[in-house]
Amino acid sequence: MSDNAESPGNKAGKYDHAEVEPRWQKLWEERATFRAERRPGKKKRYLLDMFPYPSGSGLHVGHPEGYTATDIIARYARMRGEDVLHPMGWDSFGLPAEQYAIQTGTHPSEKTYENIATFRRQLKMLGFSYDWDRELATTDEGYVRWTQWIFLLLFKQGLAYQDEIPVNWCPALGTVLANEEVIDGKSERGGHPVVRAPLRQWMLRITAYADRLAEDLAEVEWPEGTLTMQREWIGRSEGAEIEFAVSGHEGAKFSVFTTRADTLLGVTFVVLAPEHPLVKTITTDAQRAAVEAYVAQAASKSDRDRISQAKTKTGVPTGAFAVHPISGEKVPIWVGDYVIGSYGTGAVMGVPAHDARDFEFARQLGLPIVEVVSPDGKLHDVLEAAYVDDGVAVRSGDLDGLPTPDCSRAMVKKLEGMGRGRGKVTYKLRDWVFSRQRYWGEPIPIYFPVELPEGGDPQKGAKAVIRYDQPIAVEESELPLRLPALADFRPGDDAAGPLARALDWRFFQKDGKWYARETNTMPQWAGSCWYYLRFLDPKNDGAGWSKEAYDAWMPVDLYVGGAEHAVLHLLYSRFWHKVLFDAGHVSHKEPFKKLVHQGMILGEDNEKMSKARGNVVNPDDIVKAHGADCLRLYEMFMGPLEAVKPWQSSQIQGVVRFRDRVFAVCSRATNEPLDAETERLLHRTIKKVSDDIDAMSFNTAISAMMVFTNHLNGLPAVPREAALKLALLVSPFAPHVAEELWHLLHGSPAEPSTLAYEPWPTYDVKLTVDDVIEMAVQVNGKVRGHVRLARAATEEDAKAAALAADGVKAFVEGKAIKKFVYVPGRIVNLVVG
RNA sequence: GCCGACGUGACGCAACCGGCAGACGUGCUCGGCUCAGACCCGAGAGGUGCAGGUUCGAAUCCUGCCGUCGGCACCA
Repeated sequence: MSDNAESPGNKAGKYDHAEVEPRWQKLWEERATFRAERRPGKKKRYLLDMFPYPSGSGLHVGHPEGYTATDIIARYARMRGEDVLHPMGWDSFGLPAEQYAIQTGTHPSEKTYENIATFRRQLKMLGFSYDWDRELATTDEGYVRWTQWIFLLLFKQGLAYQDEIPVNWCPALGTVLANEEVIDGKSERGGHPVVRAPLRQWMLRITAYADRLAEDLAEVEWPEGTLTMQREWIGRSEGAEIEFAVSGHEGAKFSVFTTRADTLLGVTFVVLAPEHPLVKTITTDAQRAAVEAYVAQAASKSDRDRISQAKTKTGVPTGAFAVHPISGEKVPIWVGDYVIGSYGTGAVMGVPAHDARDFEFARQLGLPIVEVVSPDGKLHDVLEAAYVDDGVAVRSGDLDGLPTPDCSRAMVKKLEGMGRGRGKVTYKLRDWVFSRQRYWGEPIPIYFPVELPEGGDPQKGAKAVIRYDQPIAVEESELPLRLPALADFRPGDDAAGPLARALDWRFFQKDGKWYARETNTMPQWAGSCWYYLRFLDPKNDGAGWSKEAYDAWMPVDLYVGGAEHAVLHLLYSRFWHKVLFDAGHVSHKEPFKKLVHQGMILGEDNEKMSKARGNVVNPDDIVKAHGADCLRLYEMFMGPLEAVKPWQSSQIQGVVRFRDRVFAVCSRATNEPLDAETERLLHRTIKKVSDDIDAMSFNTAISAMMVFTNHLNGLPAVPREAALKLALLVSPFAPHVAEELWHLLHGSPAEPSTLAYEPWPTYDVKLTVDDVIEMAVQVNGKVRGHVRLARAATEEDAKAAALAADGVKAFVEGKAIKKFVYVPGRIVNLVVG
């Protein structure tokens, strides 16, 4: 607009982020500005970030994305007078520190606390408003104590038990992995091969909570995709268990699980999983060799092979026959590896006409196909493919004509009456393998009686028989059970773990009897299952958290973290919470009310950031070059929080200019009053920024602030009121420059005051809407002119104005107006012809 | 294969409930400032994956296809 003499160039001074940012951070820290406190009558907000694993490589730019989002909301909420709990901590048990310890011989805690120091420094450098007094690490003794306490609760409730089960044993890592940690037969961490081996393990009975874990998802505000993933992972399936007797084997019978009991009369064969216990006993001599070979081959196949060959169905007949529970006919019993031993009963009834897999199996092995569900009620003798949809029953005796759902119910009832079946619900979810054969984890606070057949001292290597069948809980008063000092952290190759080598820790005497401690440790998930509860009351020595602290802050109002935790962490955590709920330790069914996943930040090459690709951006470099405010602004300006988006260094320039412009514009504020236009834009901006923060649409909020800043920049004199409000609006996003401006605009008092608790600017709705609007006039849907109209203009006024508009006449003249569309405030459309 | 999300300028992305497509930012071009360059200031160019449909009007709704990303993967 105008170039006045005092425009940039000779302004007060350039903004120096390297000097300003640490100065304010120091002040916040010294004054404990962000200490979380509850005041009676105030609204509370618990804003939680998924806490990081403090890796050796330090923070990467993905971390501050979610952290900035919650920090903006935290700062905004404080300014709106709410009490905010916004804590940070460390998920610090884990393999990398242990592997580092194995290599160097140093204790894993050394490296762990070193890494934590780096992470803490980096997060503080970004100006997040955490209550650092609540900082915790899952490896702290004061934390481990309560993790163990929760384990004992699980144990006492019968939810923690030992079992000898085939587990995912990873020889390279020297530990077992949860199903969730195995991807395509390889370990999630490191990609090492995983084999199935039977081992004694601690299990958590998460399946006891399967229904509630699925049902209570209705109570939370989570992304739809995450809800779906959890439901599918739980995999609730309603159906029936149906008994088949084995012909010629007195008393031998087995059950199948099906969701389609209505198709029972369509059974032309049954298939047992290769590991089904009955396979051995019923196979005829003639088939024995073939079956044994098949079973052996199936056992050696990796999961990956089984999946990749999923389309080709294989199997061999056992030579035995099952008796159909309804018709009494004999149907052949096959062994096939498309049946999963661990799901349902490990056996299925083959209904090739109405199941795609059975159809495939029957076709490849030449078994008959009998239609029992018809789409139209007519009979079809040749099927091109399995008909899996609902229809009406045919060839099913007295059930003929019933629609599929009714037929299923009738069939189950019938079987129940005959004592040959019952309604049954199964889940894909399995109990959680909770033990790890590692050093750097929480010791499981359990011990066992020891028998010494040859006498002697087990601490000195005397032969000891450990009675694993008689687990004893460590007294709560003895918690935490600490890890022993160890010189060698290598995993044991016998699956007992490195703790088994600490003989003087493992074996101890009590009342003259010898006992042995459990040498397995907990998985990394344990600590992250309940950290949100410890943040409530992190220094409490008498309990994990107090009821007062719980009532003050729970539930978590917003939980932000990566989508990679959509199933594992969130399911485990919810499970523990429900156990605590049943025991009366928490009073909400669900811990996390609202959940948001930040999208991954890709490298400049549009690939996932990784050291191998060399496309990793280091936050330290960005902060050094442009300051924390700019890193925060840039990450929020990149696009929607949930979107996956590439890092583009060149784009940072935009927010650097914005920050400098905000500083420059506000620095030259005068006592000029607000002009009408600026005032309207200010109110509109306040509304937009407030609404966008509520909606977590941070990119558009920044955009609105840029528009306002650009407007002020064009004014010959910047009204002080506009500058003050702008500083407040900017402060959740770029707190350092905002504090500095607030300070300058108040005359740089010797004793600086923070704007962190200044009231958030309010707006007048009347000033955010224009009374007169420029509206487009369309003719046959194409824009031909514009008119200025009152917002509340009548249809007549609009029509008259539209017809008079420049550019419109030429398209309307001489033609009949067939239709007139007027949407007040939006559009005028003349349909002519 | 199944489920979900997405596809807008050279690039990142805006667009409420269908109503002037491209806000905001990067880059580019031109101009100003400057001895010059950088910074800064001002101006400008530039398009809805494809094919249909619904509608006065479609980036938005519907159908099909193509592509990208994420998840699941014989769960009976």
